Amino acid sequence: MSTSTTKALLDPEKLEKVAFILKTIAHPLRIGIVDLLTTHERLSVNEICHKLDAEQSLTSHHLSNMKLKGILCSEREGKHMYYSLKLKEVTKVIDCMEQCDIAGL
Amino acid sequence: MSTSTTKALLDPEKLEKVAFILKTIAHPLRIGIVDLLTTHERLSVNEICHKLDAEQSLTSHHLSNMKLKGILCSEREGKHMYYSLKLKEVTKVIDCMEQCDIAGL
DNA sequence: GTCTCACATGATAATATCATCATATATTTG
DNA sequence: CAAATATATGATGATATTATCATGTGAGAC
Repeated sequence: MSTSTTKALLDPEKLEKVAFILKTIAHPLRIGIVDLLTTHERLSVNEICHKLDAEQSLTSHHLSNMKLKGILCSEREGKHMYYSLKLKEVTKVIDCMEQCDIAGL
Repeated sequence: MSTSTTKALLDPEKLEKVAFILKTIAHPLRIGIVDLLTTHERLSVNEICHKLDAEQSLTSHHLSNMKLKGILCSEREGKHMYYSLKLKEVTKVIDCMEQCDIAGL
C-alpha cells in the first residue's frame, strides 16, 4: 500500500486466468460435465452424453475444448475414451453455485 | 434412483442458472469489479475505473450489464452512482479461484 | 479385410460478446 | 441558464461462441 488510492486485489494477470477458467466452464453442458466428473472420477463420452441428454458431436466438441484448456484429461481404453477432471479446483466453483440457491436470478 | 443409469446431479434448469451466473462474471474486467466490491461494500464508477485502469464507457457497460443480470445493484448519490454486490454468492466463486493458484493453466 | 461401435474433426451459419466512439442525460455549481 | 463533472446509452465493427451436419478415424469383432 504505497499509494493513497488502493488498487485492485488481484493483479491483471490473475484476473485473466480466473476469467479464462470461468469462461471455460460457463456453459450449461460444460457445467453438467464438470458436475458429473465431480462425483464420478471418470466417464466415457457415451456415458456423459446419455446422462446429460446431449448429442455426441456437441459433447465431444465441449470435451475436447475443456481438455485443450486444461480443465479435463482423457485416456483411451479400447473403444472408449474416458474423461476426468484435471483441474480439480473447478469442483469447488460448482459446489459454491450448487449450495446457494439462486432464487432471484 | 429409480432407473439403473443414474442421471446428472443438477437438473437442466439449475445448469442453466449456474452457467448464466458464471457467464455473467467470466471476464477479466468483471472479475476485477466483483473482486473490488467484495472488499469495498460500494464504489462509484470512477473509483472502479481508476482502480482497474479501465475506460469509463467500457466500465459502465459492464456495470450496467451485471446490474441487469442481477449480480450488482446501484444507488445514486449526487453526481455519483454507487455500485455494490447484490448476489453476494459470487464472492465465494472468486474466493475459490483466488485460493487455488492455477499454475498449469 | 470389412463391419460396427465409439469418438473426433472440420466446415459452416447463426448468434453473442467485446471494445470503441460519439453522444446523451443527470446533478451540482455558479 | 451555462458550464463542468459523472455516468449512461446507442451504434458499429471485430471477433468469439455455439450448434449442427457431414465425414473421418481408431479399435475390436468377425
